[in-house]
Amino acid sequence: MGSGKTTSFDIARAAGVSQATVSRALRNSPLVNVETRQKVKRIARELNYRVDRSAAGLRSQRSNTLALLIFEDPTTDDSQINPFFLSLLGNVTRFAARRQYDVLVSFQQLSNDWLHEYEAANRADGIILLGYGDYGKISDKLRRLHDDGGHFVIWGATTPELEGHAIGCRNRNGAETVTRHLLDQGRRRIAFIGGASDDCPEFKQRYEGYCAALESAGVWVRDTLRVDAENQETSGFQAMDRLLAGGEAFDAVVAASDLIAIGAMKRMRKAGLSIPDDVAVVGFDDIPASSYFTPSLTTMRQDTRAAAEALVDNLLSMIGGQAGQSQLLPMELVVRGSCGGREP
Amino acid sequence: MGSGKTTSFDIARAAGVSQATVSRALRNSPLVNVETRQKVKRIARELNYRVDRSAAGLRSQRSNTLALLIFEDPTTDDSQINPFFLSLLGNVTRFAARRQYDVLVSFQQLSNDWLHEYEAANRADGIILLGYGDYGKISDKLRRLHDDGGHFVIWGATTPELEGHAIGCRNRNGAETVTRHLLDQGRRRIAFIGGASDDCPEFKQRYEGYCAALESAGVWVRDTLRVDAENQETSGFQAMDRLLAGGEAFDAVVAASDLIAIGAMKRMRKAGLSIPDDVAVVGFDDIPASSYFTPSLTTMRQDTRAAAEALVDNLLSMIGGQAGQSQLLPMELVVRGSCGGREP
DNA sequence: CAAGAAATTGCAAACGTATTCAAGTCGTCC
DNA sequence: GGACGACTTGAATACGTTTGCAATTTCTTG
Repeated sequence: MGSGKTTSFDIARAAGVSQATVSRALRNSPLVNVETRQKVKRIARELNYRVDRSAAGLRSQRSNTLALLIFEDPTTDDSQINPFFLSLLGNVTRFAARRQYDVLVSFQQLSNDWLHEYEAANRADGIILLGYGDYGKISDKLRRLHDDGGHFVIWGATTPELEGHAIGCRNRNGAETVTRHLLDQGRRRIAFIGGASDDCPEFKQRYEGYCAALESAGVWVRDTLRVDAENQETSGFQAMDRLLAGGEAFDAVVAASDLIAIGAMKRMRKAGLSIPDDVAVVGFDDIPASSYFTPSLTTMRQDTRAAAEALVDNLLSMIGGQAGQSQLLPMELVVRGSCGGREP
Repeated sequence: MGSGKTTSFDIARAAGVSQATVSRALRNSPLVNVETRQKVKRIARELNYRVDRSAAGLRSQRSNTLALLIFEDPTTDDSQINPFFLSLLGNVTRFAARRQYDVLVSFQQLSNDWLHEYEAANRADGIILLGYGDYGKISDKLRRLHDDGGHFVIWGATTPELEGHAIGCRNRNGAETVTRHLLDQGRRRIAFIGGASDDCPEFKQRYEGYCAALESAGVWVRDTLRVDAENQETSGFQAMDRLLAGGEAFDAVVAASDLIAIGAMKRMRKAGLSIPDDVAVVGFDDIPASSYFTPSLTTMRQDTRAAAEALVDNLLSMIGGQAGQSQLLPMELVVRGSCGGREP
């Protein structure tokens, strides 16, 4: 065809209107007459015209793009991405697309200066942060981001300073539910694997829910039945190692995540323990592997569709100038083989 | 701070040079003196300045962004994304980042007009297409994309018309390897689950490799031991259903993908068959679930790191004006429990 | 029928950068 | 000492859109 790409001027010429009218018509502006609007659109379609996003972005100072930043633990083998985040990624992308937003994906280290990398560079209108806990280390960055008028939401526990920016699950509540489920099966010596420190607020909240359930059932919380672990399979394996070495008897395990649970189960299998007969096990997240593992893992599912929708909606309304609103989503108990129970 | 965002003019004023020099300095142009270059960079850092991507993109007509389009089978439950693609996604993102490119992710239906949506709109400099086979349906679009000078690479089998644009695995070769592995264990009545039609070139090639291995071992290829299936767990389940109903005896199964293999194994477990004692099973892809399933699945691994690197490199060199070069990557046999064998 | 409101259009000015072209400085070589 | 080349810089322009403002037409209403 001719020289150069088709621009809105070409459409304007073909339609016999001004370029300004073309721009307005394509954006469905009520300022332009319905008939001209349709005519312009038809011609644009015939000429296979697309609005140049760079030009539009430059003029309007918005990119119609969201940045999805996934924080990886640098210690993790980088070929393994947290499957829960991947599920979230898929749904975020879908919901954003439905709102006419593109999604830019990037894996980050906590140390990088993603703030300016993205929003200041006009690469994205807002940022979604995915990471397991530990926002403490970057809270100063987040505060700066907030003060600079940056738009962002995080997946995780709501802390006072993140009010309006956080979307998460009722971790405490979910942990209570699943622990009570174990108690209902008659288990009494229930161990907890996962950090109770501030490092990971989710894990801490889950531990609190676990404690609450035990206490309200009149069962002692024993420190000897608590082992720390990070959100990795190997970490769960090692944690179970230490738990077994401790010598304290237990008949159930609440793992702070499915990955940890799977690691712990592998260690128990090695020790000749039968699941769920000797020990019942439950986890959190309902990652795909949980249903494939044998025995299949009972877990508290986080609804990644609802989560993604809440993240995107909240971010877009902040971009739109409104105040953000933190949200806590319910968790759902998924009963499978590892707890030896039936749907309550 | 002051009014408006910092631009290259602000840096220029602070550094006592012209805006043009700032632009050049930040891009490491050899045209500008080393000292001025460093001075400009220092000041830019101090002022937290970032190049506006929209403006840069508009002027240079390149977005420094790659679009990663994942084609989903619309019939699939949309919460389940092919885990193999997700693994590819992670690695593509990493390699692109290393080359200073952003990655835009989008899930697409084959029907959409992603061609102009992305490259003509200057949203991306090139497109990576991820889909299991069946590029036949969109080959006309791809041809148009090619003729228009569009830059794209696809993951999948190389066909003559896609020469230079396709990156894939030696499927035929891999299938031969894994089938020979089963033969070496003494299995003789080996079934194949997966389409042999043109719909999915990968599956077809795997079937051909399977046949080749059988023939060179002097074993008959029986049509009664071949069942079609799509790349989903449920489809594998149903396929095994039909295979069992067929009544033809078999002592091993080559599944065209891990998802299919898992579905088939579930069906066999339901039928009381023992794996690998009664039937040995192998798959393709090495998705995460394969190592968690019991028995763990023997599979031909596709190296997603190498694949991602090849995709990105090839695409970038095409964007750079060079001709694309198709590439076939080797597959790796991962021996686990489901085949009853040991590492050869 | 006049006058003001409403609807529709066009003009022209940004948006912030990359890059062409010309110009300036300085050193070198015949 | 003049000319030529290498090296650095700056002025000016174009990239393709969105949008404030003014201009024009059409409609409404007293």
